[in-house]
Amino acid sequence: MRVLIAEDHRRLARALAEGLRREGMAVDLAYDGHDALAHVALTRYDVVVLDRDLPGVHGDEVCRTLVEDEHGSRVLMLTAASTIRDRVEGLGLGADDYLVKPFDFDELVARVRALARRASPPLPPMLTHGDLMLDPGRRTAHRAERRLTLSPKEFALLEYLLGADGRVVSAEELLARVWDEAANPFSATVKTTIGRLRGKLGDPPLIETVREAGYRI
Amino acid sequence: MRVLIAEDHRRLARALAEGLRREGMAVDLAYDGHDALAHVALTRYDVVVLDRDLPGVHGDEVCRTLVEDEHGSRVLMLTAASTIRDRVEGLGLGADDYLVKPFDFDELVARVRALARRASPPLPPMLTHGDLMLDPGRRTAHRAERRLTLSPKEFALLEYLLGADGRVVSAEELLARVWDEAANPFSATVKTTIGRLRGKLGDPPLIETVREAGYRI
DNA sequence: GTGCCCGGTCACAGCACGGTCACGGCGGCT
DNA sequence: AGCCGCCGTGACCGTGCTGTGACCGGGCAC
Repeated sequence: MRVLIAEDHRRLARALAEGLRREGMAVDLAYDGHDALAHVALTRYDVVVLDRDLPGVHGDEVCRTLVEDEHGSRVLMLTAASTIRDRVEGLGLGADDYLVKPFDFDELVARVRALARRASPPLPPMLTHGDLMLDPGRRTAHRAERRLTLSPKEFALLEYLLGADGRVVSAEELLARVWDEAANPFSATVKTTIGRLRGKLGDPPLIETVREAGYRI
Repeated sequence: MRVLIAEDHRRLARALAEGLRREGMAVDLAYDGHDALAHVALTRYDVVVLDRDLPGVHGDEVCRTLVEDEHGSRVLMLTAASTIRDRVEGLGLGADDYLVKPFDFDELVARVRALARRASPPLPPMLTHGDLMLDPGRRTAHRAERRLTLSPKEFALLEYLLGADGRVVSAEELLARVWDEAANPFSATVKTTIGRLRGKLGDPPLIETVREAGYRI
């Protein structure tokens, strides 16, 4: 179970991390809003424990990003204030639970566990190759931090190639699996799509062609 | 990637089909058990999304048929009930995954993709001889950690020689198996290709020639 | 020694394979 | 309706593989 703690009070953050780790969770730390966003862009967390008063980017903003980008993480908001209004606002932003400082550590653990249980079932793992990263669940692809906008066919093709993990994949196999049996085997469909994909992937080239045999990543 | 959706609620079925098609998959529909069986008898699907409560022939029955007849399809069961017992029963029938209604559409897509990926063909084994290593799946060849770039014919020839495993292979046999029947038996094709291959393999020599008989590795 | 035969080497030319491009249809979105 | 983006299609082009024949060299038999 992966947890991110976004909290600028380092002593508190480290104490929480330590405690959650002893509970068997994998914990990452972020000390400000930018850091938090950077973390969630790279890793999928089951639960994000999010201090609302976060320097850099405000906790509300981080929360909105998490919800809008459909990261699938559950958010547990921490706040110093305790008014009903805060509570309502927090939940309105899409947070899944709310905890007011000071809180009891055991309660935090219990709530994180509860959220994790509710967390969406594990999405298929990321596919990566070098500086290329592809998230089949969210249908996003990045090359060296740069976001790629791929069409559905391009994405499916790249996903299949990545899944083949270096094996050479013939044009027939691609036609059968990325397209379907009805596809015209004599047309230039595959090579055109490969060409377009290569263009979007940029340099250095990732997809190599093996003459007479097919393509390989 | 071919997917069959067997689901009697037509609106839901069509919505799913539409969504999966936008993900680049080829989708067929079946609205009852008989229909589902007729489809799988005609076409090989990578994944079958199967409602358990199917009119005509029950989903369990369809699932059993799929598994017993070894269609090679992965089955994703849909069900209205949510007890652990249902889950166990479904998986016990040979379903590969299980989803409880109501479900999140993205999750369905993610799971269908995950299942389809598990259906990729297995890798053929490596061929090695001394410090020479050849990977038919990746179409790569190495000599003592040094990567060789072989042309298709050279690769096929080396692959055949390696597969013969020390046996002496005549030029006629090579012509018949690496080339085809139409190849001209009086031309210098084989010896030229052998020569080029030897050049790329480097020292010490690996391919020896047996006078009047052929070549051996 | 000499001639013959088998296999290696080389340069060359044809061509098949893969890359690129422009076009057009289709479907979605505003 | 009109625009836009995705995607299949066919034409064209460059490149490097590959078949081919000529030539060479060495070993063996006589």
